[in-house]
Amino acid sequence: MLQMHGKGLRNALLHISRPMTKQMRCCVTVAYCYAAPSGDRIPLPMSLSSRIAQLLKEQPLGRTVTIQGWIRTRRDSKGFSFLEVNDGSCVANLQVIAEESLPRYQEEILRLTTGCSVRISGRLAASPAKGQAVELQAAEVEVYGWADPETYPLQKKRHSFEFLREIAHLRPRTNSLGAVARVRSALSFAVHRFFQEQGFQYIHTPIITTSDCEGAGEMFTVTTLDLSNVPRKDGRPDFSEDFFGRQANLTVSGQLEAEIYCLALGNVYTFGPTFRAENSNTSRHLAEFWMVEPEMAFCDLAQDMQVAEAFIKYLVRYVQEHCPEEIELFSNFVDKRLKGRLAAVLEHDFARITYTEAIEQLKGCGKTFNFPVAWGTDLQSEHERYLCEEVFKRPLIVTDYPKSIKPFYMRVNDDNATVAAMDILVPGLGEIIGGSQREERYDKLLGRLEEMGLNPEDYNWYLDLRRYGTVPHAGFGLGFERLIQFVSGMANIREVIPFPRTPGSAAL
RNA sequence: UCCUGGGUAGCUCAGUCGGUAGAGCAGGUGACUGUUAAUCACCCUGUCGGGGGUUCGAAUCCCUCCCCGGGAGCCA
Repeated sequence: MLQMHGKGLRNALLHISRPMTKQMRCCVTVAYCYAAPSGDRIPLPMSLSSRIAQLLKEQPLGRTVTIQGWIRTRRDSKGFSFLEVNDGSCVANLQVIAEESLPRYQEEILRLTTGCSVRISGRLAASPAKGQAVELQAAEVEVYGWADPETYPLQKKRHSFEFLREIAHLRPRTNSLGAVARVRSALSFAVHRFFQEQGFQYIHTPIITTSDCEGAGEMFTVTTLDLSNVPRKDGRPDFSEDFFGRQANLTVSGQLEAEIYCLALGNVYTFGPTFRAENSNTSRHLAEFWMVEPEMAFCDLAQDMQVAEAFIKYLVRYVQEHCPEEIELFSNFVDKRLKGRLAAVLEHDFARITYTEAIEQLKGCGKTFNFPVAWGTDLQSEHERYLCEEVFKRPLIVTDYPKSIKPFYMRVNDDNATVAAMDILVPGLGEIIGGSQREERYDKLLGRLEEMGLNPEDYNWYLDLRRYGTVPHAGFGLGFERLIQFVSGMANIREVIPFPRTPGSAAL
């Protein structure tokens, strides 16, 4: 299951184009090599052993294979032991039968515990017992590393996610966090595949930036100034002495920079980390998170919404097709209603409602909310949940918000009161996508900057895009971790990113 | 940051009216067994989040700080 592209593929090709060493030939012939029938996969030197995912899928009975991985559990029987090995390639373990006649059975195999790393060779056979179709009859067991059961934190029982969070360096060895990692990887690839199939260009927008995507929250400053002796001017830090000669920050969004390339290449997208220094302590906020931001030229809000809906459906379908075991695991242990919810996303069109209609509906529904409902104020979480989960019961797109509560770059509608904005809400999570048609009219944009008290000088380059060859364009931002939460059912966003960064917490 | 609920064995938790701490799992030993969250018996395990206070006596009551969950705000 080696799907390679980009740099990895290039390296592999470099490898192969050189004369094969004796060792490499040995690897390729010794290993049970699942060479792709399609011929587009290249055997790599490290395919010395089989991946368990592939063995369970192809079940090459009678063949001698080698696996490498970590012991999940050992059960002893009369004259032999059952070892369950997981190598991270899939949810399932491979059951190994280790007879007592094996060398070092007493001294080593009977000492194997959860977490030990091993290399095992043997013959793959049909399993006589229930619970698994195939098993490995070990001929050779080599222990790479022990895991003292007195101190190894992971046990062969379920742990709380809160506990696992404290051992970020070990938690990917669990079923659920390993599954999340594979789903995250699959979805990352699917994001690129969706856009590449549609002819979008992938743009690397800067992580260190000097522009502020207004309205996207507090920023982290990037500095090499001596913090114990900050140079000051008029009482404030003098960033002219800093590394970049001016204040620089970690990006909160790649959108503004993406617009530059959108207005040159047509359809583009960014996919990278973003940083927000907000003191947000919730199950769906991170200080460092990944965002997907397509930006499309010659595109209005209606088309923007069509792309966003197609995108979400594509990703849901992709994960259903490519990670069925992971989805099964999440359905059984994380969220019982997950599979039904994902199926429902594909079955129905997303619901659509304008902000003004939403306000009317909320006012007339007879329900009392903690926060008052009034045109001109932002929809509160409870309002969004009510509309999405109780009224429509499916993903909901809310459009045309009052311009007073939205950033300067959103296109003002003809009513001069609302902007061409849209938020996509999903049940259980809330906002997963926020997007808009951008203001492409120079005068209107300038007016909006001034109206909001921003200095047009700071946005000169952004205004240039409207001065010269402006075109209607639109885009949106998708919170990648929220997407993973949505397709996995994981309740807390800290579980869907390998190393979560939140206020007061940045382990590793 | 605000509201709210928590912090007790390696993990998940119970702990009555304030009287000096317990269960399941994990771990150890043994038995049994094509087992699969194996089973059975026995054994081991504690700074009761930190600090301070009230009291003859505090896991328990009070103050304070730290950390975690849920909800809210901000947003993706």
